Amino acid sequence: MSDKKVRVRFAPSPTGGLHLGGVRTALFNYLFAKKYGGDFILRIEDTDQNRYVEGAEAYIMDCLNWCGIIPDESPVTPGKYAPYRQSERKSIYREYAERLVMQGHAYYAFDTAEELDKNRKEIPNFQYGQVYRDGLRNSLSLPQHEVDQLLANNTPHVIRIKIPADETVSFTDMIRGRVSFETNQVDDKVLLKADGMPTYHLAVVVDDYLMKISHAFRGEEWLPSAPVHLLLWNYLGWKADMPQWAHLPLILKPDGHGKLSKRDGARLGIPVYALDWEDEQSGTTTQGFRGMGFLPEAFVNFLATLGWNDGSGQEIFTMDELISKFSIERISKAGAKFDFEKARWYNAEWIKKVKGERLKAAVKKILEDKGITIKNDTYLLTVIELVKDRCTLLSDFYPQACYFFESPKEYDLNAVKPKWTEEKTAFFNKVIELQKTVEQIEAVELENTFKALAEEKGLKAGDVMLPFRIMLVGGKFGPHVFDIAALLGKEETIGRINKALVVFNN
RNA sequence: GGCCCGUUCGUCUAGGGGUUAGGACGUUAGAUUUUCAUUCUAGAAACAGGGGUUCGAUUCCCCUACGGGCUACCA
Repeated sequence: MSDKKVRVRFAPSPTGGLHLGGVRTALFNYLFAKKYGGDFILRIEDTDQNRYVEGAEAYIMDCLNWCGIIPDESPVTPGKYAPYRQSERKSIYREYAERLVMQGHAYYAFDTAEELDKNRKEIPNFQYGQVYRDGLRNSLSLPQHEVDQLLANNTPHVIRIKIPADETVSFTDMIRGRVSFETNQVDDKVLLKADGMPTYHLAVVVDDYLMKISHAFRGEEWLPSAPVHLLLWNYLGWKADMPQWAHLPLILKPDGHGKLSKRDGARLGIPVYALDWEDEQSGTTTQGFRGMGFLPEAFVNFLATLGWNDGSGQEIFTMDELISKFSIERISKAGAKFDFEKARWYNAEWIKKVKGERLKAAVKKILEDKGITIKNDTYLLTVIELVKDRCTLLSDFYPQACYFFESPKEYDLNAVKPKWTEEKTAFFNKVIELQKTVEQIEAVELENTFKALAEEKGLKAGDVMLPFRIMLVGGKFGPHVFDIAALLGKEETIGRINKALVVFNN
């Protein structure tokens, strides 16, 4: 590491929902910045006006916010390198592109998209580069006066980098080590588009320089274009200020192979977005991790361990632990398949780990959305503590806790009916009678009287405990049945026994 | 096709010239829980192949295979 201040950027394109891979790139940037006391910058790369999606930028910020990945500088919290949207920086880039043309490292190209498509179709391995550029319409092949004329007439044109012949471009990637490319294999990428907007290649170099970025993390899919960026840093005379690169391993599809894409979510019925994403054009909503019932702590924890580990075998990390333990050397080189089952496990672990209070607001909303009225937060909290060990997703709190708020609508009759007898009816009537005399139900006391009574009636405790559970809960699940009765209270418990007795005896 | 990157249980991974190749998820069996879940115990499960280098390679080198990425006036 050099001694300059650590400044990293996450630079998404606002073209839709942010998926897993993007969030992980943001997370690694953030962890690295915070570990070294540096700045984490959010820069919006909206240079492609055709792909711009309304609402995507706000979504990205909500997403980072939910994850606890808070930028030090962003479009809405600008620092001294504003603006942070490339569309608003449009006027900056042309100057650098022109400078490269002046220096002979770039040139104007007038070819139309149709002409290029034709070439690509007809010439195998066609590349706009040293082999073919003399035969194309550009300021290298055309006579000077014609170029001047074309420019004077405002003929649509782009500026392309002139990749040199017979050179080897190499650099040391923080994750992969030495990586080399032959310039003969690299094509003359467009730097400035006909609409005056820069392409990613120009913008990323200019902005990383201007914003004093010290370390650049991005997905491995960018590796092939690294030589273009390296050359640009050189030609622009900024070589000494170039950030150190780190190309992150890709996140792969859970099944089969390939890079995880947004479509995989719908195809496999799993979330790939952090937050729900509403597509305005199709009117469809794609459910994200939050909507599905994930805690951000679990989501972040899961993402961090996809391609990174601390070497100790520890699986559960808080954000602070991640920050202090994160290190680039421990990022793996190979892509990692997205394993949704493991993500669920992380969530279950986090639900068990956090205090009920942390869960309260989310659980309350889930229950209320299902039509349950919550009058007492203390009661809710007790319920949460009682059932949270059996929830994997936050949404599991509904089936696991609803019976604490309303009596069962249905009973698992198969579990009681076949073995139901008049003796059992008598037993429960006696239970009611006895409970009417107590001030309030206390779990241990109830358990004692319940068992004593069963013995007295010649019944096995187990034979009446299950029916009792079905009466209160509706099914064969939930915490200790006497705890449930105690929490439900005397009136409610007696009421539910009576109600169930009618059904059981029918 | 060309270029670049990669390859340890099904999955995420630790390890690294001499190890019974370790952990986690999932899975199987058992214990606990008079329900379910939790928890606990145990089990099955991996170094892609071939050449080197070496006394000795899973580990280092080369080749092959396989996988992935890129190959737009998209990022």
